[in-house]
Amino acid sequence: MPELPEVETVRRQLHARLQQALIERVDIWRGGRLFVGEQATNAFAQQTQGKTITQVERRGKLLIMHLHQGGALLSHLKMTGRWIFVENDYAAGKHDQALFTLMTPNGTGRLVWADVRKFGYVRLVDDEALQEVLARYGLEPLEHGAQALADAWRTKSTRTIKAHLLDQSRVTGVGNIYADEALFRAGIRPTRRVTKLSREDWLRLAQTTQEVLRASLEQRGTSANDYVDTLGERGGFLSLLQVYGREGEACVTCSTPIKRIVVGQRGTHFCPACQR
DNA sequence: AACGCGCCCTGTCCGC
DNA sequence: TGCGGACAGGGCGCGT
Repeated sequence: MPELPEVETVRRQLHARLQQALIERVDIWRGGRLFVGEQATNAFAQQTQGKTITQVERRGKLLIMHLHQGGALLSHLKMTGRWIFVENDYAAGKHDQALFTLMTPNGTGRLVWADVRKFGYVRLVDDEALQEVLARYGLEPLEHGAQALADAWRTKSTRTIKAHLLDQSRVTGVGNIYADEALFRAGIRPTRRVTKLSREDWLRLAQTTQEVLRASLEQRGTSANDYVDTLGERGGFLSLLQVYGREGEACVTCSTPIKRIVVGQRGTHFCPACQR
């Protein structure tokens, strides 16, 4: 479940190694459901070969590899997508879908795209399509002050605050884990209606969201199940989670057992005593 | 129009 | 031990 801290960790690693990297060759190992979306896999390979990556950006949970020739490679990890740097003698694993052979200023590199659940994608888009995609994304939560974040979120709506936090169109990058963690730290129950939050609630929630995202980023993200970075390393934030995945365990503040319910189709964890 | 919900997918875990 | 079913969830697309 890569969210902002995990995707940003991957972005930093990709950016460090892919600047001025020529995509020399793309080998599609496995069809199945086409990871390139509407494009045919052979067309994707042919059109991608020969392009040069200038920089790797992130918007919310979306990775954007800008191309010197214009356009970009877009990649969304969704649940189990992975970019992994591998050695020359690497043998394809069961869920590997494509191998990118790169010529970088530091020599040849090999980058594998793998995805167990096949929700993720890699897509080649032109500049116009790129702008259309980016227009759908809300504020970057770590690139603005807490008040700006609170203002972007604050609205009149009948939905629950948990569902609201997962909506990427106002603020982007927060997913199931960090929504639960931010709400716990702010003392707000996930089922609370958006209309019932005060100005102080919004600001506190913006602050705790930034806190938890920054703290997780420092640990290179959370590996609850599948997530690993481009070197196969797990993130270190799992043990610092206070509610997510801790059903029945004692609340770190008041020792009340953490509850798990479903809100907006998502597993949701909270302390029934601390969060109102 | 905004919002809720089903669905895509496969590995893992649980109960019988 | 084997097996069926529930579960994990980001975001698209559809229905209300």
